[in-house]
Amino acid sequence: MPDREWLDAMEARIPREGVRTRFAPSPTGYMHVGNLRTALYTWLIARHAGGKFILRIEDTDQGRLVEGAVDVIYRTLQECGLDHDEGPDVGGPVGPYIQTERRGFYKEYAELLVEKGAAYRCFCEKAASEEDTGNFDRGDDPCRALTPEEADARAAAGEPYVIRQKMPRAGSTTFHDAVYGDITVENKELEDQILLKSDGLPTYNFANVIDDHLMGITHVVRGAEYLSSAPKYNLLYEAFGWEVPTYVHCSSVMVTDRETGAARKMSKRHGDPSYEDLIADGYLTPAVVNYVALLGWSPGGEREIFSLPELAEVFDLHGVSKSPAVFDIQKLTYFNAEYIRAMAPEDFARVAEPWIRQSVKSPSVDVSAVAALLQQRTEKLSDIPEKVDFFDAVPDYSPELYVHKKSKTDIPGSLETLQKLLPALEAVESWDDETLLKLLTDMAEAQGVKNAKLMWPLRIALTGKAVTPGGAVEIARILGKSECLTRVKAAIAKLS
RNA sequence: GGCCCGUUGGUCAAGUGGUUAAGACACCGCCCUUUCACGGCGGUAACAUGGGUUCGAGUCCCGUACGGGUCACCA
Repeated sequence: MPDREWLDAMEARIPREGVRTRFAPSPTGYMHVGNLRTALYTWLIARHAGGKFILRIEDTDQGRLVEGAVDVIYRTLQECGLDHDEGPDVGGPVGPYIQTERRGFYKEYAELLVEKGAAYRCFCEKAASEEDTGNFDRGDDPCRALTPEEADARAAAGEPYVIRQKMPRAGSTTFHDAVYGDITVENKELEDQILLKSDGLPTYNFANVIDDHLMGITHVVRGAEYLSSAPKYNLLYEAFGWEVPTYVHCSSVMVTDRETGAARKMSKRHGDPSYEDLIADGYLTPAVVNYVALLGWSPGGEREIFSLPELAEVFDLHGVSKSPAVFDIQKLTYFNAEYIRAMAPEDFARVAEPWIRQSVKSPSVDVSAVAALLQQRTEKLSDIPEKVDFFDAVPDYSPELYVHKKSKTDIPGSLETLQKLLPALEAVESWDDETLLKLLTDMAEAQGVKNAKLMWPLRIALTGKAVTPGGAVEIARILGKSECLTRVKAAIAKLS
C-alpha cells in the first residue's frame, strides 16, 4: 500500500550533514517562559555547532487552534533573535513545515509500519465510547484489530479507524538522553499507542518521529514532560530502521505560587508571565533572553551576562540541569537593571521616552535629561512613570516631608531655608548644575551646615516627594528657573 | 496507585572521591553621597534523610521522605 517511490524520494531529500535542530511549538497563542527557553536552547545548540535551526508548527490538534497564534511565535522568535533557517514562512528543502499540510505523509508511514508488522489498524470501541478509560489494560485489549479489507471497507463507509503501534510484550527498552543519561523501561509498561487518529491526523508522538526523521533533525530538544514517552520513540525508530536522534530533555520551569508559596509549573491559567507580558512590563528582550538561558543551564564560570552570540559560543549541554528551576522575577529584574545601566545613554533615552511621556506631558521638560537621571535608577521601564510624575506638577504632599533626620531638617528650618534661597535663586543668571551647586554649597558653608540641609528642603519644594531620581540641583536644572521659583514660592506659602 | 525522573542556602547555581562547599539574586550592616539609586567593602544562610562502599563521600550503591512528570484519538 505505501508508495515505495514516494518513500524513497522523501528519504532522498533529507539533509545528512551537520547539526539540525527544530523548535516545534503548538500554536496556542502564548509563549511562556518555558517555551521560550526550549526555543532558545534549541537555537543555541544549532548555532553553537554552526548548524540549522528549523521552525515547525505542530497544529494537529484541530480543537485547539487559536487565531493569530502563529504570529505570536514568529514575533517572539524574531524579537529574541532566534532566527530560523527553515520554516513555514521561509521554506526549506524538507517542507512543508506545518503539520496539517503534511497530513498525507503520516498516513503513508503509518501504513508502512502496518506493513512491517509494527502497527495495526483497529476499531476501538472502548475509546470511542468512553471518555475516561483510566489505565489501558493490556491483558484485555479493548481494540479489535482490523484486516486491511475491513479497514478499507470502514474507510469507504465513512467509519473511522485508528492505527496503533504494536508494543513488545516482554523485555525492556533503553534510550539515551543527553541530559538524563540512560533510561530503561519495561516494555510491559508500554501501551499500544495510537499513531494515526480517526480524523486521519497523526498524534503528537508519531508526527514528531516522522517529521524529525524526514527533516533530518539531529537533536530533539523538548520539555521533560515527554521523558516518559521517549522509549516509545525508540521503538518507532527501530521499527522504521531509522537512526535515533540525540534527545535533550529540559526540566520544567517552575514558579512560586503567590498564594500557597509552593513551586509549581508555570502556566497561562495562573496568570504567570509570558514573554509578551514581560516586555509589556518594561523588561528588555536581551535581559529576558539572558536570564532565561541561565534558568536551568549554567556556563560553569562566574560570569552571568551574555549576549545571544556569546551564549551561542559557550552553550554546552553539560551545563543543562536535570532538576526544575524556579523562575525568579527578582533576579530577572536584576538582569534587566544591568542591561539598562549598560545601555548607551541615547539608547536608553529612546526606549525610556514613551514611559517618561506617560506621566510627563509638559513639552518644556527635556526627556533625555530626565532619562539620564533615570538610567542608573531604573530596574524595569514600567517603574518610570511613577518616578517622574512630579515634573508636570508637584503632587499633594505632607509638610512632614521636610523633616529629615539625616539632613538635619525640620519644618520651620526648611521654611527659613526656602525663604533665604528664593532671592538667591532669583539672582542666578546661568541656570546650570555647576552654578546651582556652588550657590547651595557656598550658602551652606556660610551658615556652617552641610549642604544637605539646604538641598533637602529645596528638593522637597520642587518635587513633593521623599525619593526622586536625581537631587535638587539636577531637578532644578531640568525644571528651569521660572518653574523652580514658582514651586519654591508655593512651598513657602504652604509652610507659612 | 504503577512507572520514570529529580533533591547543594529563600531563589539560580559551581562542584564529575580529598575544597575553609564557589559565585549571583534577595536580605542585613558599613562606606561613598545632594534624597534615592549606582559603586565599594563585609555579613547571615546549603549538601533532604538513614544505611552502606572507601583511608576518605555533596560526589558511588541501596532504602526512606519529599517534589516533579507520565499513564488521551492533547501537544
